[in-house]
Amino acid sequence: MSPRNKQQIEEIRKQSMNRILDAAFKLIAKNGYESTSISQIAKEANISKGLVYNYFESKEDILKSVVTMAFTKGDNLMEEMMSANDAKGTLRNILIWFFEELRTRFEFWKLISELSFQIEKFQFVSEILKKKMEEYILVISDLLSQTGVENPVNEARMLAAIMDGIGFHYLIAKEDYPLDEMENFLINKYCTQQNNKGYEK
Amino acid sequence: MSPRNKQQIEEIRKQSMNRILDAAFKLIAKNGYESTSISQIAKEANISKGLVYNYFESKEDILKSVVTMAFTKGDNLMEEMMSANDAKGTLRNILIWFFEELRTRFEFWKLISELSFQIEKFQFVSEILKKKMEEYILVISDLLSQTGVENPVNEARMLAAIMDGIGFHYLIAKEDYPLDEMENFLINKYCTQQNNKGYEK
Amino acid sequence: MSPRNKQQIEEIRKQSMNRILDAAFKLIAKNGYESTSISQIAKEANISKGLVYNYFESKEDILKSVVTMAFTKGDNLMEEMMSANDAKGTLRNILIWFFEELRTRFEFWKLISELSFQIEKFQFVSEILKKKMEEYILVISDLLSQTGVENPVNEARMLAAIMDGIGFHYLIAKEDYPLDEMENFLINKYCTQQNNKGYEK
Amino acid sequence: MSPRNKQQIEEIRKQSMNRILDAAFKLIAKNGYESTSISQIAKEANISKGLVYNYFESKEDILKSVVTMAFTKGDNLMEEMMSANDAKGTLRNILIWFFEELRTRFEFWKLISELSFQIEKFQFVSEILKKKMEEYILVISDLLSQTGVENPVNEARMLAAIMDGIGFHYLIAKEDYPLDEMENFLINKYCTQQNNKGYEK
DNA sequence: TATGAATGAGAATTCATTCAT
DNA sequence: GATGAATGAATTCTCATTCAT
Repeated sequence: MSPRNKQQIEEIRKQSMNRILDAAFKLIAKNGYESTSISQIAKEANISKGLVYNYFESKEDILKSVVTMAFTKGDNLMEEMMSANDAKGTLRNILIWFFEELRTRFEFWKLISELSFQIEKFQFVSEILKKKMEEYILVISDLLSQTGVENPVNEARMLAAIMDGIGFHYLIAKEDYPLDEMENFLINKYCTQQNNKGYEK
Repeated sequence: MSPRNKQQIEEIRKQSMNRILDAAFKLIAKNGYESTSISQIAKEANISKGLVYNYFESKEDILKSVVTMAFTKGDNLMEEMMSANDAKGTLRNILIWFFEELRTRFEFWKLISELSFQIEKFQFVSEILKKKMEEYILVISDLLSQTGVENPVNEARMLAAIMDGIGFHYLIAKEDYPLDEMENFLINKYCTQQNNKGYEK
Repeated sequence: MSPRNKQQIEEIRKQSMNRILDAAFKLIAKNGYESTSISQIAKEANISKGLVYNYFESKEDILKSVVTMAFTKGDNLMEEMMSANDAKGTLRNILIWFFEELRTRFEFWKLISELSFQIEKFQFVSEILKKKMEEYILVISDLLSQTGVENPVNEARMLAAIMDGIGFHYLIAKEDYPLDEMENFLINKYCTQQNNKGYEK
Repeated sequence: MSPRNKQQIEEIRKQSMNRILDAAFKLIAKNGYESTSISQIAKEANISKGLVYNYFESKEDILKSVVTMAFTKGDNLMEEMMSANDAKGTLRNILIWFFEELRTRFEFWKLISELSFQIEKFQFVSEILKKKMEEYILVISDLLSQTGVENPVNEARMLAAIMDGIGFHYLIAKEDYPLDEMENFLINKYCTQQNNKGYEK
């Protein structure tokens, strides 16, 4: 009889929104932004086409929300990893974090990469990425200089490239790519002379 | 006036086809596959919409031809580079070639990468890329083992990742990326203790 | 707390209905019927979309009510004006009333005119208008015949046309239209040889 | 075998365009711009929806073309009428022209009026109309001053209002409106003391 | 070979209306 | 009485593809 209260509505909205975002993420990551239609998203989310526009202003708005949401999740994870108290340990954590990301959030990085390759269209992605990239390189070069590496900035740039390059190759070769082997190889290369084996907090 | 003979017709076909492919490449590389219409391609190629279907079965068929054509061009260049007679020299040439590619055929690599991120849709790109990647890694690991490197296969995978990673970062940061510096850095790292300065053939 | 009694409910209904009608009138007069959405009306009326359908059957039903309401308001004003006790005085009042309408209820006449130009869609408007027009012409021709005019019916039709024509031109030219001047011109033409200066009741 | 030549294509384009414009005019004049869909226009014109966009950029573009085309037709007619060599004769022709317009191009004037009532949306119509109105008033006031009328500008404004007002009333009452009678009435009123009965050139 | 008019399926988006609460 | 989430049909517009010439 009486209308739903604010909390109930908030709950419903949250659910529907997440359903839409999840569906959108799944489809866009798989088929690309242009090839994913609002109809498909609605069908995947089990709602009507019209409802999508109750929650998002436009198709691009959905994309932005998807990307923002996914970046936020990633940032939270990253922070945890950075808390080792020596350089090599931190580096190790970063590498472990990265490979873990590749394994568990592969679809997200695939999506991000795809969008970055259409700079003109999705500038907001490039901008976020560029900023993050600079941050990471700063952090890594700082760590590398602590381990006594010569030319730490370029080394950092190289290490960042290694990681993203591996991501790219993993995308192409998928199960044929020796991800574990490369992980160990890199950890050995960058974080030896130290006995931390497990994950450091 | 007189009916064109087979040779003339063949000549015309070749010309038209190239015009279409060039136009398609230019537009698709710039704006993406989905955002490029057959009309645009026809207009850019200075022919009629209908004629496009005289040479290609579908829009996707054009894309396949574009990609194939571009890979072939790349292969020819690559071969030239491989002809140095010592390992470090060849490696050096490969690196120089790669950075040159980034500078001069950036649009092509952008396109290829973009397409490979839509595996389901453009599987043929992934397949070509995977094959090429394996070839390159084989070649590089061979070169690296000649220079006495330990674990040459993983090192080769890493070097390949470095290159593609740099390509990705260059895409994101563009003029802010220190491409020349990274080139020198890598050449120093991988090809020192040798006096070849110029380009080796 | 205690259940509302019938009177209270009736009061609430009346208030809500008027809020809806006022909002609808404002928006439809400004932006046109097609360009005004139920959502907009609900928002302007500070009620929910659903509630609108508690009071009106459909969007067109709202329009009918808006038009009817507005005509009623106009009729009340008109009656006041007709109470001068000589023909020229009454004519004068009618003219003054008309120009006052143009100035103060311009939006309403704009709306009415717009709707009447879509006869097939909003036939009820045409029907109301036709009836009113006939009434007015009857009244005016009666007044004109009292002033000794020859062919009073056609003269009345002409005067009615003058008024509506001026309304139309005022719509087009707005601030560039010499509304005051035309008012004086017409009053002089139709109501001279009489000394009433002020508004007559 | 060989493609159509330019002339043939031009002919086809002209035909299709006219089919679209005729259909659009008919439907928009009857049901209003907003209530007429591209689908309806295409169906009425017996062509596909898509083809409409081969000839017009947008729905509004169609409207503009319809209006422009119809105005042009009207201007040609008007010019013919203006060629009498005395003021009263010209006035008479103008009136005859106007009533003829109402009878034969009623739908056009209905459309124009409807559009003018949505100034904000169809400003181009208002602008055209305003300009034409000023021209007409200038011409008429000139003619009236030749016939020795006092205050010719206001009289011209009044006559213009009479004409448009009659148009409005004719729209509302249609067959019940004594159009012929009003025509004679006006001609008598404005063009007497002269024996021209027929149409003057 | 070559043209471009024509088609029709499908895209993003809007909105009157319904309905569970 | 009141709410707003949800629906689905309809809208404008795009574009790969076909086909008569």
